[in-house]
Amino acid sequence: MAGTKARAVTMADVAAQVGVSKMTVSRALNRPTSSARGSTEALRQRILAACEQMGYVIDQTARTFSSKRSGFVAAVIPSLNNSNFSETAQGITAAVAASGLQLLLGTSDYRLEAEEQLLRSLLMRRPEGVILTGGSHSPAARAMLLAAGIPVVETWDLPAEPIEHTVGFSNAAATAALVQHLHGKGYRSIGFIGGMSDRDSRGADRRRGYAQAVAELGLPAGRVVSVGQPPMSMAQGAQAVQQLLQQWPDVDAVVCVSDLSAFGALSACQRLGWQVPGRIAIAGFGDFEVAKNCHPRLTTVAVDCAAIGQAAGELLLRAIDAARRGGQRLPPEVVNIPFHIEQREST
Amino acid sequence: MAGTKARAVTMADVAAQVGVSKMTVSRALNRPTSSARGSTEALRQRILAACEQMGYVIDQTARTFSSKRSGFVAAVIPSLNNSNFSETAQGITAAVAASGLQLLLGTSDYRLEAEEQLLRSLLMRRPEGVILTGGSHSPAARAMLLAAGIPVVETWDLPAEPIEHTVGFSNAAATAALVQHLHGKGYRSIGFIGGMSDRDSRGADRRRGYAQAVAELGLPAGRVVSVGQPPMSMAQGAQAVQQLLQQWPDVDAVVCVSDLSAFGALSACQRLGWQVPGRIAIAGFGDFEVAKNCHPRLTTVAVDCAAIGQAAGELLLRAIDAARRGGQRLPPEVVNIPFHIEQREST
DNA sequence: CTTTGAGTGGTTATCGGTATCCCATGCCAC
DNA sequence: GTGGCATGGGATACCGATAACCACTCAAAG
Repeated sequence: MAGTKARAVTMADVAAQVGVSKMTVSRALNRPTSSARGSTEALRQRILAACEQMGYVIDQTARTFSSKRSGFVAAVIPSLNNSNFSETAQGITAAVAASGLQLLLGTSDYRLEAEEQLLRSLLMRRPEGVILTGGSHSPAARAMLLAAGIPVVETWDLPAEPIEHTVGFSNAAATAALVQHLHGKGYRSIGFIGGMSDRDSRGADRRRGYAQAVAELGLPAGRVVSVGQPPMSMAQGAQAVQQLLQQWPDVDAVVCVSDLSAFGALSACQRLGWQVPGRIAIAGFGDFEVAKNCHPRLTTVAVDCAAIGQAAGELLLRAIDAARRGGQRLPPEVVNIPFHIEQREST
Repeated sequence: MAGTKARAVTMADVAAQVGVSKMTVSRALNRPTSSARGSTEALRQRILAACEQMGYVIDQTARTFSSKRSGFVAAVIPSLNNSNFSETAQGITAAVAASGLQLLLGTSDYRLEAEEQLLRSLLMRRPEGVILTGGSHSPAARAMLLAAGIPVVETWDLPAEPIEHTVGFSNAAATAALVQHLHGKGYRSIGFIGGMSDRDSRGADRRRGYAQAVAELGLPAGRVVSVGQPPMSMAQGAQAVQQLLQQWPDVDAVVCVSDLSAFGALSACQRLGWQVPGRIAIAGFGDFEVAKNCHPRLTTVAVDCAAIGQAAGELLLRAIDAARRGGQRLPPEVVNIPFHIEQREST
């Protein structure tokens, strides 16, 4: 039934139907709500009615081509599945939707090469701005972004050398704070469970923060287990905690690179009959839904993921606006998103 | 440092630099790998080198405008967060990437109006095909899709009146199978926990399948608790299971609309000291990561979400290809994705 | 009664690629 | 030697909107 293959109806057709010029149709469609002068508004309504009746939908491609405004922003996140990046994406969507912009989302699978390639195809579509996750990117990616001349926001991190704007927090500081919190609760041999490679720079930052805090507190060091490629799964967390306790039986608390691995570790302990937090205390990172609903509930570092997206979106909007209006760029901004330790039953 | 505001480099610039015409540059960029004739390949390399050196990135907008091929497909899913729709999205991405198509993803938040509006803006960008979640859509949305004349695939469901192609399974049949499985294990008073409204048609289908199976087996009926708007959260599952057992103390097993609510219910029981599966058995739907990692592990209906996306993507590709080559449409297809009951420790 | 000005709607010239048609060239076979 | 044919690359005409400029109208002010 669909498509008599006659998707021919163009703005010119509508114009002819109504008996006006294309320009008038274009204006009727774009002007928010004409200045309410009787005659004009009537014409406007006639045009809109004709569009409706003829089933006309404006061709965004042609519009973009002509106006040089693509009407979307691009965002790159490491993964959609089981991550809180998708909440950040929702936040971005909410923030930019108000300005009529759409979000074009891509995932890099935690790989810089994939990010670079993704950026290449995204930039071909001429987004009005770009939001990235994290502060480490391939040199080529940085170059492309600079050459594109559009606003860029990096999120979820506070890179030493940001490309332009930043919305995030220090993953190292947050993890260090968590270690200090555990120390304050009396734990004296604290381990760390994380991914193997440094592909995930946030994971690497968290490990760095852990190591630094442990050193500062004079606790035994090196109780680290690394398993698999990021993102670390629940199953890997389960595996890692067993390895950790086997290798260092004195460990009385563990910090996990994310709540997912923490939950996997928790379940493994329950399965093996190890009391949590009796035999071992477990803390995660991210305050995922599972962390506040499992039993016992997981102590974690809570970050408002949606707020990161919201702030990044708003910042990007201001930058786009500045570029379009004044033709000049916004001076680079750094927005620090607060985090806090959520003390729960698992520690 | 970024953007000297001089994003001027166009295909004509590259052509001038090399000393050929725009057309030649266009061909060099598009032809997969020129027919390996000596002279041509050398020229091709010179052109590519010039592009690289001048930092030229082709303008996909202009290309789309001119060639009438947008190079992307659109997909609408209810939600990014904590759902297995994102796995389906990954599957779609993987399937269409091979053909050089990109995926433009949008979320409807389980609301038909939102889906309609999203489709409106997606169609303005002239996707080459559309993948939807579920089989219920607003009349306006159906009309728009038909008018667009592009291939459409509905997923995660087997609608009675599909728009065109379908990749999915019967949520009702799957839930009924789960109820029968529980009955086979000896449970005799089986409850159901789901969302309140019928916004989520898959949730409604699952409830329908539950009711039908319970009726056929001659089990006590009506043991249903509905809480909140979809998607049902872990916290809502926790709340619902308490309500269920308070209202019908004879219930010895519960089927939850998703693994998330099932996990919430499981944790609530653990917190209250109710044995699972001693006092009550708990089953979920979807085989989420949490279901196979929690303790006890959750019995659930396992569906290969990524396979749905993969199959939908491949089907869409074939339809797009048929339309472009022969100019005719593929006869509507229905791809049935198998599911199975994953028996685990919670029942 | 003329002048001024705001606001409306038409005309024209693009935006940056690709489709299409065309000629020039080179190689082969007769 | 020449006709036939395959192939490479150039010239031109768009694709469907909007920007920019312009002509015109009508009303209020001088």
